[in-house]
Amino acid sequence: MKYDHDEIIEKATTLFWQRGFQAAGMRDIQQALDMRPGSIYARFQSKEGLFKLVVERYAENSAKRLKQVTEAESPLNALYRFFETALTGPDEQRYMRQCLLVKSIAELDIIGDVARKAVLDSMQTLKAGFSDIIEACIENGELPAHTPTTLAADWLQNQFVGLRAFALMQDENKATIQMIDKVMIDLKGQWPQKTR
Amino acid sequence: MKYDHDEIIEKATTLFWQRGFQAAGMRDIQQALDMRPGSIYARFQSKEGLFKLVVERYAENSAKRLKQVTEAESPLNALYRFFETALTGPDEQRYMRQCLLVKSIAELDIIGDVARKAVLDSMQTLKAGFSDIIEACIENGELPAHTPTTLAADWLQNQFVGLRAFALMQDENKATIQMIDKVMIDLKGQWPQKTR
DNA sequence: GGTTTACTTGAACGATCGTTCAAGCGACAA
DNA sequence: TTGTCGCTTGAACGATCGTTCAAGTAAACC
Repeated sequence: MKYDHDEIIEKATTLFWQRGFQAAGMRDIQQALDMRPGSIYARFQSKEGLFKLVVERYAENSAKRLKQVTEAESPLNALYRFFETALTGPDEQRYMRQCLLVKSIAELDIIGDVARKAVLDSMQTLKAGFSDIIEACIENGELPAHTPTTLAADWLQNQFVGLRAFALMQDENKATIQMIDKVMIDLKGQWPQKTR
Repeated sequence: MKYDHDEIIEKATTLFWQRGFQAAGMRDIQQALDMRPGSIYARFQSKEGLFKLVVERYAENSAKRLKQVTEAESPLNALYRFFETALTGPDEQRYMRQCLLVKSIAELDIIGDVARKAVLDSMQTLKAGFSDIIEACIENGELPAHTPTTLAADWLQNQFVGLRAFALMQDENKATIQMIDKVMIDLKGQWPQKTR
């Protein structure tokens, strides 16, 4: 084993994150990983197989970070900081503002059945993470008890998705910060009735 | 001129909307337009040139629809219906739930300089449209006068972007409708201070 | 020591990509 | 009638795509 497994996944993650599944060619991958095609295929079977592992690892890490938010002293403040760090990184890491999963959703038709399932499952995982955060905030008295948990979780994930596309287009962080502030206000605000 | 110009753009729009710029191959385009490569290149110079026209036409139409919202008797209600129709179309038109422009943002690095400019300019146009709607709502007394117009316009566009990605993943419209309801609530809600 | 197994190499494959080009078409101007 | 121009055709180009494969290496197991 010449190449470390974790390192490979990490480098592949960076590439897919920057370029997307389709645009990241096998020759880009070969260069980024410093591996020859045979090695890659012997380990991962296909480009899609590698991508699947990348997505799963990415989702794991994201879930871990969301879990840290729920376990913070103030989950609500931790949530704010989570948004902030995810959306306002330095310019050379601009690609990170876009969520790898969200980016992949735009390519769902192309990436193949196996990877598609991995992406959609990961989205579910993240949604569960957001749901846990809401509950933690309620338990901590930072959100009203009557907050509709699953609805708010959907909404929160939705805000996250929108903001990542928004932040990608912004040149300065001020506008993004204001959007995050608005999210925190609305999170404590009213919610629509379940039946209409 | 064997082929009608508007018809070509229309068919090309459908294809790019469904598949994206990258995934829509020239041979797909040739089939969708029932044209041979030479004809396409004689008219549009390149795949990117065709895409640019598609984006501009799409932005025009979108701007028109936003203008209709501002001119409605109740801009706020019209805004609601705009969201609703854009996000909850029938399943065979599911691809339309995703905004062509938003979809293209994910491909910004790939689509070339000319088309990139067209996409970004179009986003600005749409933002201006949302801004006009906010102002119309204020004038009509449907939103408080102190609503920060440009901030709210950014926010509204942002909600639209997030919702289009959200609606794309939903199997039934109920969840989407609830999200739109939440948008309408938050639109009338508090806004963050401009300076912090 | 011999065999197996997982990994690595790099040339090469067939398919597909966006694009070009010689040739021809019909409409309009001189 | 001749020339020009925009549009059309379809074969073909070179580049790039994801993938395969014969051959080789090194550690692990019997």
